[in-house]
Amino acid sequence: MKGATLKDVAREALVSVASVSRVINGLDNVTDDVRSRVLSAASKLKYIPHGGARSLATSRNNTIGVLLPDIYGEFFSEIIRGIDQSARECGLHIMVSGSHGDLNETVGAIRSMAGRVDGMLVMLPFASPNSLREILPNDFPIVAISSQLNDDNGGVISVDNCGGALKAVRHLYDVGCKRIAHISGPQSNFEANERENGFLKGLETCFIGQEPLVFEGDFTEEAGRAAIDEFFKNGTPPDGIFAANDMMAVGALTRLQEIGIKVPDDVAIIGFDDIPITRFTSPTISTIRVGIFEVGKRGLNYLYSMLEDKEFQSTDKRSGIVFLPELIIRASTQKVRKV
Amino acid sequence: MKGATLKDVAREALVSVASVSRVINGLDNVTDDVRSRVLSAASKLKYIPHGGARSLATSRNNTIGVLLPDIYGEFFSEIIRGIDQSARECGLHIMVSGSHGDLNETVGAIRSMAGRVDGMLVMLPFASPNSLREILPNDFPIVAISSQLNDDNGGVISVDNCGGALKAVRHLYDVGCKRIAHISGPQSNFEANERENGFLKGLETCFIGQEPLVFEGDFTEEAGRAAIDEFFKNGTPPDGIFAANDMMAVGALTRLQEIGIKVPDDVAIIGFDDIPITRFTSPTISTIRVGIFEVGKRGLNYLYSMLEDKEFQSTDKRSGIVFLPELIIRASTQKVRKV
DNA sequence: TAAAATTGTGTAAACGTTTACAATAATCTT
DNA sequence: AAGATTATTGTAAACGTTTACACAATTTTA
Repeated sequence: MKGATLKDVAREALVSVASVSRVINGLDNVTDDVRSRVLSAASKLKYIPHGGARSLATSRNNTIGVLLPDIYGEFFSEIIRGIDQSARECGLHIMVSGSHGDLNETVGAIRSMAGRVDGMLVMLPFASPNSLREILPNDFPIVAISSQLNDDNGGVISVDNCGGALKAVRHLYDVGCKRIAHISGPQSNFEANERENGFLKGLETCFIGQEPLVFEGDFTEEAGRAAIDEFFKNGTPPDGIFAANDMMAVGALTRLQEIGIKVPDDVAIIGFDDIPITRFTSPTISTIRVGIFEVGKRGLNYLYSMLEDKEFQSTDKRSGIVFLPELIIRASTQKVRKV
Repeated sequence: MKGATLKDVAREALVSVASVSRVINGLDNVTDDVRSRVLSAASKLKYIPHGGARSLATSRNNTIGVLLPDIYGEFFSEIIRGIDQSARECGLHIMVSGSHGDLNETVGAIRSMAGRVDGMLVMLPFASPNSLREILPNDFPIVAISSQLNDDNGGVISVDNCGGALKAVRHLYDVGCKRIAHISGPQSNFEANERENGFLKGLETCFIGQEPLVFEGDFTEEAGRAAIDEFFKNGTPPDGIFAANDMMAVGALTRLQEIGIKVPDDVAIIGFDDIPITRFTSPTISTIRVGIFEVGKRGLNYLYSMLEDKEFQSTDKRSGIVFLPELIIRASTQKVRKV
C-alpha cells in the first residue's frame, strides 16, 4: 500500500489534480463543494504531499540546515531551542548535523545537506566558513554564528567574546585581585582565542606590569583541574582565575578545594557561558552570560530575511549582529575586599 | 545565477545526463575519462544535486524526522547526539522538531514533516502515538521512544521506568529508611506514571503497611521545594525521598537544607535521570541512570532496520527494545545505618 | 439582454533527477 | 575473422507537484 498521490485524491474526489492542489495549499479560489470533497478524500486516503515533488516544482525546500560542531550539553540544546522556535514561526523545518571530527567529514555533510535546504546556519569554531564558498554556489544563503565569514553573500551573528572576557577581568580587579591567571580554550578555537585576547587586554589595562599567566585547556573539567596543579606548582600563585568556560571553572574550583585553598577568599574564580551547574556548586560560580537561546533565534531570523527578501542581500548583510555578554556575579568572586 | 543542474554539467563535460548521474552516484560503469571530465565540470560549476528531484525519482528521502516534546537541557542534547551519530553511520539526515504546545501543533508538525522523511522517531510523553496512525499511512515507519504504541507497524524503544523506580525504593530501604515519600511528575506524563507505579510497588514490597506519601510535582526545581514544605507541614515527615527526576531532587535538597534538615542523615534523597548537576551539589545526589545517548542511538538503528529490511516489519517488531536503568549511589543516600 | 467582467475548473508543461532499455563500441571466443 | 559477449554510453520515460493558460460557467454592467 503505497502512499496516495494528488492524482489518487483527484480521482476519489472527482476533480482535477489542479483543484486538489489548490485545496491542499489553501488557496481560496475553489467552491466550498469542491473543497469539502477534496478534504474528505484526502483524509480518507491519508494523503501526504510529497515534499520532494513540491520542492522540485516550487524550488523551495522550506528547510534550513544547521551545522554545529559538537552536540553536547546545555549550550547545544539552548541554541537549537532558539532556532527551532524561530523556525516554527517562519514555517521552516530544520535539519541538523553535529559532531564532525575532521574537515572532510564536515565537507561531506555540507554537500549532502546543501541540496535539501534553502540556506544554512553554521557554527564552525575550528574552520573558517569561507571554505564553504569553495563548495557552495556564491548565492547560497549562509549565516555564520560566532565565526569569521569574509563574504559578500553571508551574514554573521557574533558574540563579543573579547568584550565579555574584559568584563570578567575587570570584575576580578574590582573585587580586589592582585594577580590573575587565565585557563584558555584550545588554540584552534576561534572563540577561545577571542576570550584570551580579552583577558590579555584586561591584564594590560588593570593589572599593569603583570606577566600573562595562561594555561591552555580544552574546555573540559579535567583541564580546569590540571590548570590549578600547574599554577600552584611553582612561581607565585594567582588570587584570581578567569576560565574560558564554566566547565573548566568547575574543575578548577573542585581541585582548589581538594588541595585546601579557599574560594573565593584565597582565589576568586569566574567562568564563561553560565551553564546551570554554576548555580549549584558551592560556592556558586560567577560567570559571563551569553543569551544562547537568543543567538539561535536571531540567527534563524537573519537567515530567513535573506531567504525572503532578495534585496536584503545587498543592504544590511555586512553589518551582522553582535551580542554583548553580561556579567553574572555569584559567590566565587565575593571575596572580602583586601585593599 | 541559479544553481547548476545535471544538464548543465552534462553540457560542460560533453556527455549525457545519464553519465553525469552515474558519476555523481559513484557507479563504476564509466570510463575514467568520462569520470574525470564530469568531476571537473561539476566542481567548476559548483554543482549540488537537487535533493527534491532525487527523492522524487528514487522515492527515498534519506532523512528521518525526530519529534521531541521539549528541547531542554542535557536530556535533549544527549538523545539527539545519539540519534545524530547513528544517522551519520547510516547515511541519513535528521530533521528535528521540538516544543509543541498542544496536540494541534504537533499534528501540524507531523503532517508537514511526513512528506519529507522516510520514517519518524517520536517521543510524545503526553499523547498516545497511536493518534499518529489517524494521520499517517499504516505502513509509515515509526519508532516510539518511551511511550506506548499499540501498533503492528511501529517499533517501541522503552525505558523500564517502573523497574528503575523500584531500584530507587529498594535502595532507600537498604540504607535504612523507615518511611519514604515520592515527588511525582505530572499525572499526564506517561513516564511519570510508570515511576510512580514503581514507587508504589516498592512500597508494598519493602515498606509493608506504610500509606503512600506522594506529592505531585511537575519536574521543576520549584516543585521539589514545594514538596518538602508539604511533607514537613503536618503528619510524620519521611526519612527518605524518591523524586521522579533530578531537578526535583535538587529542589528538595536545597529546601531541606534551608529549613535545617540534614541530608542524608535526617532524610535520604534519590532522583532519576542522572543529569550532571547531581554530581556537583553537596551532598552529591544518588540517582537512577538511563543511557539516553544509547536510547537515541538504538532508536535510530531500529528505525533504520525497518527502512532497509522490509521483512523486518513482520518479525522482530513487536518485541521492541527495553532499557533497564541503573542505580547510581552518591552521598545523598549514604546515611549512617540506623538499624 | 448582449457584452463584459469575474469566477471556478481542467489541461498540460515545467521542475531535476534516476534508470530501464536501446544502441554502440570494445573485447573475447572459436 | 566473424560471431558472441561484455562494457560503456545515450535516449526517454517516469516520479508527484505547481501553475500559466485556456475554457466554461456564472455574475455584472450598460
